[in-house]
Amino acid sequence: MPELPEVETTRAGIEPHLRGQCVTEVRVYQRQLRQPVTMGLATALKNKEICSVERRGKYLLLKSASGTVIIHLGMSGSLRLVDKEVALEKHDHVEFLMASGQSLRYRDPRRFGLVLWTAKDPLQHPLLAKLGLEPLDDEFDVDYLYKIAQQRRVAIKSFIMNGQIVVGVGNIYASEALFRAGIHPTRAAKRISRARCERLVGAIKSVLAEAIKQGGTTLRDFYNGAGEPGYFKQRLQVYGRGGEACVRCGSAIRQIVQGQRSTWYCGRCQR
DNA sequence: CAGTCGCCCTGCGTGC
DNA sequence: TGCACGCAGGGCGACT
Repeated sequence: MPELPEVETTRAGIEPHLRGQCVTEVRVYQRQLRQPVTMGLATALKNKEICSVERRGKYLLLKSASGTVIIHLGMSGSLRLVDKEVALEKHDHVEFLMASGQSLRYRDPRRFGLVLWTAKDPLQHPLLAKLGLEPLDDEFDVDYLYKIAQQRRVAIKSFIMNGQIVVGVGNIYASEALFRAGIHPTRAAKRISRARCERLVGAIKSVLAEAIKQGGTTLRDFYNGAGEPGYFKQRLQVYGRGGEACVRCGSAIRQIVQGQRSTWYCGRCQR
């Protein structure tokens, strides 16, 4: 489900309500996620204060003085802040009860997500240590991307979805960024000129920044921490639009499969 | 090392 | 109404 804009929207939505708040109790209803939820999470966090809610790639970090909760939303995960008296929903797997009387609930029907505890630097955790650059940081630029692309023959779409190169670009925004940059999704990364790489970097940054501004993309079940949808779906130019007319040239948007994921593109505008 | 593939899991829309 | 099937916003580990 969530790519960088949706995770960032979630972060920004819950952070003001969690920062400085004490966690009175952690309840785990389903331990079997991508990795088992350890009981250490509940004991370590009890009566600790959340100092900040940060994001690295698609990972959310709830930081306390004694350690960090690492959360990944996988394909279908979401976080919601509700009054603790509100009834649990199906697939609410973990809840964090706050001294404020609110409850932060982690819901994930497909259970591809993750809720972990670490007492160490979360950025050194094996799942995070090898992550690539943040796409909205200044270090993510044409020099960086072009240099790596030069030695990769993989399709550019798979390339920009590789979290070890750049984080947060998932299936929606990969298609959208390539359309904006006018690059064909199956083109080998090493066969893209430096100038077009520069356009691609700009396209990734702009599409993600705009999506964040719109509160993310709600296809079916993404909601921010307060239960509101995102509005970027209206701005999608190719994703999910197979057979429709390209907004630029009018030819039919095509759908193909790459690495078991659907890709949409305009065969005329993208080369 | 780079690249491809299968798989983890539930829910929903489609077509019979 | 029910069932089978394909597909879904992600990412890991096993394999070539």
